[in-house]
Amino acid sequence: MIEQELKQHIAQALQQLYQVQAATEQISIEPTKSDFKGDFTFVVFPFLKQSKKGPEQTANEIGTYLSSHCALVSSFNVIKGFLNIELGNSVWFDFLHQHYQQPLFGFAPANSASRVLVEYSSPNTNKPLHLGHIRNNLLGYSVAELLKANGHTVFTCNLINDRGIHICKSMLAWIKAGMKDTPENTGKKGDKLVGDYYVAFDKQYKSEMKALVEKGMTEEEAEKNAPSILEAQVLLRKWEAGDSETIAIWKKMNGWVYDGFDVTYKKLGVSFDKYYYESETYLLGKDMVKEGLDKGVFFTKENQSVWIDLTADGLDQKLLLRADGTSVYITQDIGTAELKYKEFACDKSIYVVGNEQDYHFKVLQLVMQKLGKPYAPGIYHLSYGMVELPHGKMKSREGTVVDADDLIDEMIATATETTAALGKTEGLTEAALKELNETIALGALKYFILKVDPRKKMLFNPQESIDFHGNTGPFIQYTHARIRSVLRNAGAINAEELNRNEVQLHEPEKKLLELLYQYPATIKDAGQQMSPGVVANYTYEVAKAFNHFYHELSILKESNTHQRLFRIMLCTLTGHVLKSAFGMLGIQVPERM
RNA sequence: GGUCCCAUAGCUCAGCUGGAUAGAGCACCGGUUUUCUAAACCGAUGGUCACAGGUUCGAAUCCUGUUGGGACUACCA
Repeated sequence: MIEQELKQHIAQALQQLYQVQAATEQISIEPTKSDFKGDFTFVVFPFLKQSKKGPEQTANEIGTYLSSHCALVSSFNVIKGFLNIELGNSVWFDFLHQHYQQPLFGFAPANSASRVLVEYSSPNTNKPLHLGHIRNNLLGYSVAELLKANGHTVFTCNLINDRGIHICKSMLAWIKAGMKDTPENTGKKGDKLVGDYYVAFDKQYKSEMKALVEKGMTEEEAEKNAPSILEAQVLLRKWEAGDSETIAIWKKMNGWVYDGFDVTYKKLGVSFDKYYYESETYLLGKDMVKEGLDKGVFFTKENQSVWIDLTADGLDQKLLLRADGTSVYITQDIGTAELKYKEFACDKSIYVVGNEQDYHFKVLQLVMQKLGKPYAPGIYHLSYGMVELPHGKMKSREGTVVDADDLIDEMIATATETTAALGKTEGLTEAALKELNETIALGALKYFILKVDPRKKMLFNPQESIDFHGNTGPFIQYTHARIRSVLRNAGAINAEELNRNEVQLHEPEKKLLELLYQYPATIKDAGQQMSPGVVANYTYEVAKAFNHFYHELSILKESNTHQRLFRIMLCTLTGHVLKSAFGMLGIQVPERM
């Protein structure tokens, strides 16, 4: 690493010049800002007290020391307390030669000892996936890829919330409607069909409530006494009792939903190593609550409900089991956590779940800790912000939900129009064209969502369709296609023929090389932060730098064969980095577009 | 009431382990194509980094307070 070597020499300089002992960790150097001349910058201000000299003099002295002692350094300049170090060209030629066609450039070596499980998606089975789920799925997939690139051994899973009152509501509406409609005879996607019945239930429920309120009931009473909700509760009890007819309907309708989800997952390009079902984990959760009672870390209230007291940890008391012995949301999460650990033995377990559940995961971690589970410290909630619409949150009741399938289809339609208008795809088969348009559409959507810091809420305006220009997925895909086009025209090359003495490093070439050099550090940073946005924004910088280079300097028409060869190698590495980085975002890059 | 999160250009977002003149894209205005893909490139306009204090050589970044917005605080999931 270039930085490490520079740091060591700077440490030596501080020692020799000022008798200062500084560990290399205390010395920070950063890439020089583009307004200034140089490759790396060392800020001397923190060492002025020890050097007992002014900033410029100190920087000059260190710079002089470096030029005579460090072979990498060719020259330096000083502005105030900033020592800008310029490296010799051979450093960059070495870098390019070493990595320009290395397939795993930037990736950490695989480490089988570090096992990580990423849970994401985790839908309910009573309604179709929407924009919020899209953010979840894209984040989960990408974070898993980022961790893999950082060497971790990664598994993914999806916990389906397949039981509870919500699915009973859809079931009830379907039963009442005569149990006739199926995905087959209506041609509807299974999750959409079940979602429609959920809406039908809600409509009926609302009208019953309204009638009760008019008769003089309070809202709260009406909510609890409307006939529909009572019937749904009967159904839930039948389910819990194992009533065969109820279970059969439940299985049938959930099956429809899974088929529907699979279609959407496939379109999004996400998949899971393992599915967990709440219906299969909640019983284990109940057992564990009993275990906690035996250990004395939980307690029972007079009505037999089970609680944990977290007031000492700054939280409240939290219910773990209802008075009637049935489980609540966290009960199954307790069971699932145990099951996950048994099956995957991961030291880190990541939950990609919205920030509305920050409290829930604090509780979950504390519960596991108090149960003495060894995996408790490894529980990590990757808490992402909500996707908001211009008028606020998505609400299914107000019809402001952006449906995942609809959004994807609209994006594909827009991409198809744009591609046709540009007319650069002559000669492609219809199938290839379709694939290209899907690649572009998904690229635009995924990039739009992933470029934003996961922890922040983000805004999506359905009226303004997602752009294909500027800092967007298609811009980067286009840059890749451009590079591939150049490389196709270039034909085969032999890097060994490159004579460095014949090659000049122009500003756009050097800027691009410097950026490409940052790729491994970017992967590491993105992995540590678990933020695909870091990769997305980096990729944009690379694409921009390439386009600048492409515009300023000609590649194939360059008459100096060594300069030409060098530029082709530079294109090769750039193309590779764009493709590799986009791979971590789950975005494909086309050969032409 | 309590806990947590957020506030940067007209809009959407970077920058936050303290460093140089706070950056992009979109929108708006102007320019670039006999030349390797113009989904591109170059330029102009646009800022009290919510507000007020503090810490220090230096604060968008760290600390405190204020204001504004959001989430959570269910025997829902």
